[in-house]
Amino acid sequence: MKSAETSVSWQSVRSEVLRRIHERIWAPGDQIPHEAELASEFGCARTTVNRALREIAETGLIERRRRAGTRVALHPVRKATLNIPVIRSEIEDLGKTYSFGLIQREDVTPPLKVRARFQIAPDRKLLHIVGLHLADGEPHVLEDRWIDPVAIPEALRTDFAQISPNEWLVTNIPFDGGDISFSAGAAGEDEASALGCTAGAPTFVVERTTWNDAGTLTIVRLVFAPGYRLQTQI
Amino acid sequence: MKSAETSVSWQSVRSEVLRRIHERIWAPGDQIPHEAELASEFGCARTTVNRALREIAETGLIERRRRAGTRVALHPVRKATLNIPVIRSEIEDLGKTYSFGLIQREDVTPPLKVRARFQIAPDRKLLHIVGLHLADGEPHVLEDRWIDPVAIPEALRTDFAQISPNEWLVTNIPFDGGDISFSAGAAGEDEASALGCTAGAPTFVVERTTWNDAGTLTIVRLVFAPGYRLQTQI
DNA sequence: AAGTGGTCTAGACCACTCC
DNA sequence: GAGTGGTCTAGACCACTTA
Repeated sequence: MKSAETSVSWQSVRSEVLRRIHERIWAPGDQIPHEAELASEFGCARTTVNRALREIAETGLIERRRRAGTRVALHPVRKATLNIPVIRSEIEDLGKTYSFGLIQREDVTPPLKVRARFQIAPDRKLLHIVGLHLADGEPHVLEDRWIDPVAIPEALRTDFAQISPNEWLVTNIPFDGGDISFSAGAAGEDEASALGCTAGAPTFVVERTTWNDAGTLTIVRLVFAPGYRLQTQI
Repeated sequence: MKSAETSVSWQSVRSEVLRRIHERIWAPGDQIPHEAELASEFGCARTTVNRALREIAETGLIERRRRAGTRVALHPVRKATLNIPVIRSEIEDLGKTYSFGLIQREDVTPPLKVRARFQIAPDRKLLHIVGLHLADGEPHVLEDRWIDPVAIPEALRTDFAQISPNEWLVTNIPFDGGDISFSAGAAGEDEASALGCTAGAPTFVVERTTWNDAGTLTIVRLVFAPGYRLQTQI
């Protein structure tokens, strides 16, 4: 008989619960024992079980509801976490030399499509910036961005030939949230020319809208050179 | 003087910390007060502060290290969570009718490229399945999958005309991890024919490798019909 | 009405890492 | 060596949901 127990970690509880799910001891759709019961079984505090189950729930493998208990998900929605770094860091982390070339900067009335996403008056002007991020001198991604100068007046005084809008915004402008979408596009003529590919080549496109409590701050379209790949793990 | 305090939630601590970061009270690179100090300031337990800071750290906005304390990240790597549902659910959630058509099923020696990712002997055969997922009868995504029948013998007895490999695997085969990559491709002739688009049209491509402790279970290439968009929020 | 998860507290010990 | 985050405990109350 042991005289003392080492305490049980929440990770070990998580492992054991995952094992039981994987081995179908608890099958999809099943309700699993409640926290107090598991705590008693594992010989730990309920807090520890709670932490373990909360972590599993975040991956989508189990679903928890008060009073209804915890169930193994029928159709687990896997969750993958994407890291969205500053483009400079992304390139430098590959061991390549980063550079940025400003292609265009103008203060204009935006096209309807852009205006709609900012929800601004028809005559308002926005800052429109186009630039190319390069890795070892090779085109990596084309950044086409609109900034609301009312929301971000400092942008008007910033020299985007020295620092890309991407990096400047991430470093200097806090925001509350944003939408991101990923899609595939065909390089237009301008894009192909900037990216050094043929027109119509498949490009990976990221579109992002960023806001804070005052409204939309900026929208950006990032067109990656053919061959780009976004990777992550589950 | 108040006679009683309502207790402080970890969410409120998180909000206040985020506010201070957004308003540059704590600037990027700065070290913020340690947990005990914040707990004392906010009038809550250290556990509560810990929970709040842990959640923020998971978004990448602050970095924490024992002994070194907590710092506001210089180049916050934003983290976006992608939901990766079963294709059937994804389509049904759009209010469309789901169907699946099996195009090919064979038990063959895989090409070198595939074999390398399974790390199997040169003469081993794998199950190769190709099928099309449709939404309201329109091609949605082409699934091209390889399954190791040694790791998943049940696959040999499964009728993939009745249930797509995607759904069957998610529902029946537990796994420990996987890689996912997202890229843009140009539809090949077979793909174009299956997806009902022109050859060369830009397609969104998801490639996934899934394993458990015994090795690689399955790899899949999902080619989405032109126009597909993967969305999430930050 | 009652069962279950969500969270807070106060205290404790430990692990890691920087000085 | 010492400071800081990481975690565990035991107990408590609350919020939500379903029977």
